[in-house]
Amino acid sequence: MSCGEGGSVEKYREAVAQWLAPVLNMPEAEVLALLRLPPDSSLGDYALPCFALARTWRRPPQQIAAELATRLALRPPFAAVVAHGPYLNITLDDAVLSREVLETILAAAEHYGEGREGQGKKVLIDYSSPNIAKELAFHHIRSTMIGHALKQILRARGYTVEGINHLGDWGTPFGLLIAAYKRFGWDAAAEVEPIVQLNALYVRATEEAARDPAFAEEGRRWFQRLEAGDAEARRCWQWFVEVSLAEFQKVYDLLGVSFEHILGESFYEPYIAETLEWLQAKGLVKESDGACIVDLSAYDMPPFMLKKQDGTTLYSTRDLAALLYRKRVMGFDCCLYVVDMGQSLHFRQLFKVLELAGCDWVRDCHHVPFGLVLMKDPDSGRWVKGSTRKGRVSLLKAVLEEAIAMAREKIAASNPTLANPDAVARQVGVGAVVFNDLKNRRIKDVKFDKEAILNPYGETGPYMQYTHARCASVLAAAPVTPGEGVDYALLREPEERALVRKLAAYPEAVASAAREWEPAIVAQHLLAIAADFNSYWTRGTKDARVRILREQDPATTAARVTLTAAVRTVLRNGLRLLGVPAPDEM
RNA sequence: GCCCCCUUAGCUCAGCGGGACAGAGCAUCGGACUUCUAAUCCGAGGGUCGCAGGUUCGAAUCCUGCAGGGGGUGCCA
Repeated sequence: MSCGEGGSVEKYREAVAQWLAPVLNMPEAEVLALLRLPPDSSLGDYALPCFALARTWRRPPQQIAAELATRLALRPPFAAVVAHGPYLNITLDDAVLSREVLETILAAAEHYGEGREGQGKKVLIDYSSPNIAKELAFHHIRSTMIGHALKQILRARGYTVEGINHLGDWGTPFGLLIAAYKRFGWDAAAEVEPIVQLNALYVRATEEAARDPAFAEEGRRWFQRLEAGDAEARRCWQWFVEVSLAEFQKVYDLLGVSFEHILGESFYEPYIAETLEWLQAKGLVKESDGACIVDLSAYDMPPFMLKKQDGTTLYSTRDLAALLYRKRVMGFDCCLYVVDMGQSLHFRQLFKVLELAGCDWVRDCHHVPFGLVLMKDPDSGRWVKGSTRKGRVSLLKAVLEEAIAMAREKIAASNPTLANPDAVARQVGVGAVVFNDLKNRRIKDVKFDKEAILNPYGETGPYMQYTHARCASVLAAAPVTPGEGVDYALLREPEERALVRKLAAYPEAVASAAREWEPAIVAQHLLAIAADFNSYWTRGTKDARVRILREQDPATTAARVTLTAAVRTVLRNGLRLLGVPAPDEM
């Protein structure tokens, strides 16, 4: 079942054009192109700006709008046509629209918002992709959740999507790590989690390499041995991978994120040789200062490195092999890389190399960049990129735990009788961190502000969840089943009219998010729905006539309960796409 | 030096297939809980949409230049 593509208000656009065309003496297509959305739904559902007409009609646009308003004979599904300055505003009949929208949502339920424009198309998304031997830092939330949300959003629009966690598990750093392990050993008796110890060893290895060239050389040799398949090196490395993956999995479980493929860079190691030969055969490989490169100077880009002087490969080489593997073995119609914008040059180079190699399919590969998480540098007071070495990072797990603790405290204070406070606290805490990351356009840098992340008030995850729980709570107390014997004409309050229209526009918001690879479009749309619903709900506490549940007015109650059910469905569906849990109580 | 991204209220942002008075949240101040969860809502103050040009009947939105900030820029990933 696939529902709501285009949206209900959209559906009537053509009817508007048909209606206006004869009066304007213009072809329908042209009228359609002129139609706009009024800034506020209280003004109308469609607007015809009359500026363009003013030129040909040689009259002020205000006059044209006024005249059109009198010349148009009202007919269903239109309820009003009025001139508003230079605009002609057209309003749909509330009963017709509300019925259409709410019945669609009720019938589609968890499928509302889905579409089929992606049917038959396979998308691969590379996301999360942390480096092993280090704990997940806060900034890993970005690729992980943006990628996860895009996966859900694209699936909702009919695409077949597979997520790939492209672990950074290969390269010189792991040679250094082995060297450090051999030199400094391991304290098996220590009461410290293996990942923490591994992380410490990693930091020590990097420091040592910077200080001592001999140690750096030792590390490079270990990586050479690793790449050559040396058993001892391999054994160490394998253990690093296991420790890291076990740790990552804990965080992924907390976030509700999973992958169809977890394949590290190491996985493509066996394909490196053939990839290089293939590029060689294309005549693209050049030797330069003892290294292997693809010269991209003709395209104003630095060379693409394939092999270092010491003969070992780089992440660029492995990315190349990985993409070829993805195309050849996994297959895709579109391959997305959800990676921070600091790597845009790398991807431009990567795609250019494949283009030069004659791979026309590379135009289906896209870097989906996002802004960096900036940390406040205590010395300069400036916002700069985080750095493990300088201790300028927060661990993702720690932030999540703090958020959960915040939620737990809030529950204890506000809702002490809640049945399963710990489970809900986990949902709310995680939701707070996730929504905070997805609510703004991904390209914006994120200034790490723990106060903002943990704040449960305002435009936040808890706000969205709270609104959802409010809907659930009203529905639990409702004496009627949503959608049964409803007189849709009773939904006349301004908030009701606005909500119906925003609910109607939800599928289009999901479709836009899928087109632009931008989860924030969904988040912002949900935020607007929640704001309207909360205003509506609160007005009901002051004015009994606006209450959703009215014992003395079953007909109005039935209509409002139906609207509430639809709001809840859309909030729940949207939050699910974003990876934000939606508890019924909190 | 060169390349990419960002610049809208004190702070964080939305709005950007041009169009109706530039909207939220946080913070500040003032209000609303015997009634469907106040993690809510209502109100107030606060903005020459970085600057300068250009296109247009009309520009926060499109184009050019400049400035500030962030990032990248051949052997890290």
